[in-house]
Amino acid sequence: MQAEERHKRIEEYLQRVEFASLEELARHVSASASTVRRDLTLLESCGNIRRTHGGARIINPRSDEFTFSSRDTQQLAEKEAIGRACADLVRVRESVIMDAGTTVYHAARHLESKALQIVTNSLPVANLFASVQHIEVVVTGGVIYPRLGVLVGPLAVEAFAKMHADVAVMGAGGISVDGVTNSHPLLIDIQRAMIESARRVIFCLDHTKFDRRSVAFLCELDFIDTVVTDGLAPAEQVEVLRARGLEVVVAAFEGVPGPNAAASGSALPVAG
Amino acid sequence: MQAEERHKRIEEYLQRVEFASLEELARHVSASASTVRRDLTLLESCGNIRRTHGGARIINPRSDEFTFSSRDTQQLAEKEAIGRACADLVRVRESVIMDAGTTVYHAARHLESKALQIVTNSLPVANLFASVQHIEVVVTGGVIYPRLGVLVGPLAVEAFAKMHADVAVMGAGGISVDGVTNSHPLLIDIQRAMIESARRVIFCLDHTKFDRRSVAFLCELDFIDTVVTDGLAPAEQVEVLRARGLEVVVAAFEGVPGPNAAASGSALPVAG
DNA sequence: ATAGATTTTGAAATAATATGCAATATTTTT
DNA sequence: AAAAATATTGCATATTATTTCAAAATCTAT
Repeated sequence: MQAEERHKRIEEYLQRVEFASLEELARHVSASASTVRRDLTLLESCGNIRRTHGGARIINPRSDEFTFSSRDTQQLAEKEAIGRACADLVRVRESVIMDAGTTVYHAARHLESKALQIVTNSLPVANLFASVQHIEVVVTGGVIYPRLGVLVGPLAVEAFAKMHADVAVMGAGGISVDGVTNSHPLLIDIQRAMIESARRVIFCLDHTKFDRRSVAFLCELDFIDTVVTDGLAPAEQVEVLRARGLEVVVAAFEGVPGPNAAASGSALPVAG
Repeated sequence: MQAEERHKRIEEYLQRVEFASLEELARHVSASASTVRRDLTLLESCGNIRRTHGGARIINPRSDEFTFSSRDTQQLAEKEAIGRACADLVRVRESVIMDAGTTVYHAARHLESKALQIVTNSLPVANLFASVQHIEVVVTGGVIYPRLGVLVGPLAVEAFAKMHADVAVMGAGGISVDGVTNSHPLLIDIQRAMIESARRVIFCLDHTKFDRRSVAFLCELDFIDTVVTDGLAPAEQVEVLRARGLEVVVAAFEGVPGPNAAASGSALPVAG
């Protein structure tokens, strides 16, 4: 067997079992313990695997949380900043519709301290608030979409159709002059229902989402009141959105103050 | 077993039970007390765990989980046994309504390996199955009832009213000749809807629930097909239920084989 | 193709680490 | 304060890593 093939099989195996002893791995790839050890030191340096006494483990296991959390490392600082800025746009005692997705989740984390009524189809968001006394959480029904922990299907759409909320905090796969798009067509119906039901619509979009189009079209820019993004968002794109009448909040984070931190909406009270 | 795996299992276990004795932990990871002690000092330095006399406890009661888990130490062995026995009564490919509550939660844990369709208003149960590929989970809508992580209110009732399922796995606060009762009046409407929607109704009730009446009346015994309980259930109470035509499964656990393990339904295929 | 160079592999010897046991010290309970 | 339960420490043993080296495999240049 080739070295590369061995490496692949070792990683796959660990992906499945999370922990494995040297002996186990050696048998699995039919190589000697020495070879596997060498493979492991190599794989460890790639970062996906960690050597342990007597074997190895996967570094980032299929967690009991949602795949969700593993994606969460992407643009973490940015998402945190966006989350904080977005939370500032929500006032106490408002009713808030919260979309699924990691960026929105970060916004949710910053809302914990406020007394609010939350409506969501995201299990991570629901779990987050489940034990917070001063927040009432309404969970829409639906079928769990495994990787994301979102509730989808007619139950969810109907639930939002029946609701009315002050704000909707949304996420998406991309934004451009043509509008907002998302990668999961299943979610589109639900997100539309969310937008319809909210008086004010806020989109949380990190800088990687700008001028990008995902597979499924969600809505025109007109439906959006506010976009919250981070300091790395391309300035000209931000200006395009502002020219279209959207409020754009650029959240500063860790030394990246945002090209127009002072000029931006950060000083404005809230959308109006 | 590798050290790392042991550490993870110790943390997981503590996550579930909140506190565990040294002996308990040693048995659980099949290592000596010394080793577990060393593991605990190490885990303590990571901050997630605190050593105590005679064992260890979780430092951060996983606030994103539910209060739920703290109650879980009560009759843990019994509930585990009941859960296992109850899971045996559910066949592959059936649709299963799952109630909230710790005992039902344990039953859910034993269902993970089967291909099923689950309908539930319990967030812990939903989370449990969220990442399991071969199980489709339908979550009813509703408002989160904080301490328990249950979805309550009209959304939940309506969702169940619209459903039909093969089995309902239920929990309750007490059972007596007069019927089943529960401690949370809010849940009664929902539980009735669950029972109505299921072809077969199974109640999971540990021995402390026998001949007890909680504040809210749920239903007569006639609505129940099967009761799953543990070996410490009072024999005469079990007989009363059997005389009323209910199937009673007495689950054996750790040295308590149940007064009538052989005579009980454990040999029967399933309710009919 | 073949000889030589390079890399990879497996196996030994040696070093490091983890484990379990027992003796001693500490804390908790009565 | 004494007794019971639990912790800590030190040590022998067992397990696992690392290093080293020779054989096998792969590659390269003629």
